[in-house]
Amino acid sequence: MSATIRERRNTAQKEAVCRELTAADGFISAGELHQRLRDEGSAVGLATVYRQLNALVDIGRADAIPVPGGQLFRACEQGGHHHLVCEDCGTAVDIDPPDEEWIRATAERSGVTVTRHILEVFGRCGACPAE
Amino acid sequence: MSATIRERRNTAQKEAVCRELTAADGFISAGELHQRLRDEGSAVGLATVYRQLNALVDIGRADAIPVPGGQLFRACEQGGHHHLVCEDCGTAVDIDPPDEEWIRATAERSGVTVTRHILEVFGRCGACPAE
DNA sequence: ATGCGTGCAAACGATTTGCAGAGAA
DNA sequence: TTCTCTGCAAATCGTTTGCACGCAT
Repeated sequence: MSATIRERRNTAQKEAVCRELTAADGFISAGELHQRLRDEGSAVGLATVYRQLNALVDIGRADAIPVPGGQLFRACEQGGHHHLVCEDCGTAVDIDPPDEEWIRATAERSGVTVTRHILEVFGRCGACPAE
Repeated sequence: MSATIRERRNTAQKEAVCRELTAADGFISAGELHQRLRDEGSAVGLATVYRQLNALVDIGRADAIPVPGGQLFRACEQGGHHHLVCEDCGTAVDIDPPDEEWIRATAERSGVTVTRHILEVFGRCGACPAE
């Protein structure tokens, strides 16, 4: 079991998924990404989208957060992930990082070495009707 | 659409699920909870476990957090969800709430009313081999 | 007795995987 | 040409739901 590095060929689909993920300014579901790709003209299979997305997560170029009914993906950014997500329209806004120090310190206190953290704040933005 | 309060009869299963959820000192999956119930002698159906769990979430007595491959439940606590998850063994530890004030203030500044927030900190706990 | 709650199994929706063909190196 | 990547569709897996019966009220 050698730490063989998987071959990585360049394909249009690979690039398409990567580009669309980056274009999506925030988290996006695999299905949604697939749909956008279609609309855009790139006929990429859903399975490929998933495979590509997972590959990106594996190599650390993307992050996945689980949500009820599936998961959302996002192009990786360094450091933690901090977003303000409107539960209604799905708009995600970046927010400034909070007490990163605090997080690390707390984790270490529990004997855990922090590798990454995600802060998701859900709410309803002003543009959306109040239910 | 009246705020009709659903009937709530007392049943052994209902109590069992509730008790087991409370007994679980942390997050637990529906399947795991179901298994424990079985081991304990309570023959509760998996569907019922789900129904009960969802009901508890609905009335705010439990919280569900989505994880890859499903969701985890936990007896409700006030405030947001904060845990420290070991990426290796999956152990989740509660951590004290950070700057809740900061979060709310930041959100409001963007015109967003916060409904809930989740802070996920990933790392590797001391009990797990360093890769 | 009446109607909610339960159990079973089928239904569902998201994600994964097997296999044969297409394209990158 | 060789071998990885893709597409399609079937297979999985967690979760939900329809239906008939039992039990709490």
